Amino acid sequence: MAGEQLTIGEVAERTGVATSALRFYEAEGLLTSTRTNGGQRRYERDALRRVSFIRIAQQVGIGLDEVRNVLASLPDGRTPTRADWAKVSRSWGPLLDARIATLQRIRGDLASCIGCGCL
Amino acid sequence: MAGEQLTIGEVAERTGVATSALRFYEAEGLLTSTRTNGGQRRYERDALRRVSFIRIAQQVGIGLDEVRNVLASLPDGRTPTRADWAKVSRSWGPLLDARIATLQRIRGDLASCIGCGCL
DNA sequence: GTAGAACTTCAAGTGAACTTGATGTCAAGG
DNA sequence: CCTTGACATCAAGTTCACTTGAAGTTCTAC
Repeated sequence: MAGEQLTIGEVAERTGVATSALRFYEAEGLLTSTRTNGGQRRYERDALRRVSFIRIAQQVGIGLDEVRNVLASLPDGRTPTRADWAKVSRSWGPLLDARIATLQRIRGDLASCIGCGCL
Repeated sequence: MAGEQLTIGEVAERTGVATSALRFYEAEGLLTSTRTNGGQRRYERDALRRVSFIRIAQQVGIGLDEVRNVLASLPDGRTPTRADWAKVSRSWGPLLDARIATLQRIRGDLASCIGCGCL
């Protein structure tokens, strides 16, 4: 029905994430795959979004534990829609706001931040 | 001349950083101290700023290696002035800008970020 | 001058997030 | 069919940033 499934190598190439990391994410419950008769992993297209989401979270300093929690709120049976993703990302709004504020304070004048104890 | 020196415990309390971490930073060349006759560490006041700087950098996702490089640009013989700190923090301007931009994009709409490949 | 908190070093341990290596199986092209 | 590159598992290794523990020393307050 939906298009082709992807091999682990294809997902790795498209996301820039090593296959070893993808297997690791699966072992950690952040990612799922189906298997061929021979036991090889096949990914649906939305796996690409999941992986991107994980990597972005990483960049922002969010641990895999927390990512797992948030990803758990994605729908179980069906491919997540754009609205599902929007909901997930909104749940990080306050956290992101706080991080942005810290960065902007630092950007503005790290010197006085350090001096005045504003952090 | 300048005020009192601080013990490692005092620095720990004021910065919220464990003494073990302070010793670790010293071993890593991020922090210096003088010693009492008995061999205990004594810190100048600017050590507090250094430690804050290190922790802020951590929060922003900058590794200790890079922090070491930047701190190395602080003056050798004398206590850093506010201008010295300003210079150091400015050197991270572009990096901070990039991180802020990423966060704001995510904040705005992570869903479309993931969808459109803008990251 | 002595009790006890705070300090010292050094080696080893921790947890997060992967990577690497060994060994073996699968699948797609010629 | 058969080769060969991509895949599989599993245990162990790596890096970063510390923390913990053991065993001993120093500083401060009484």
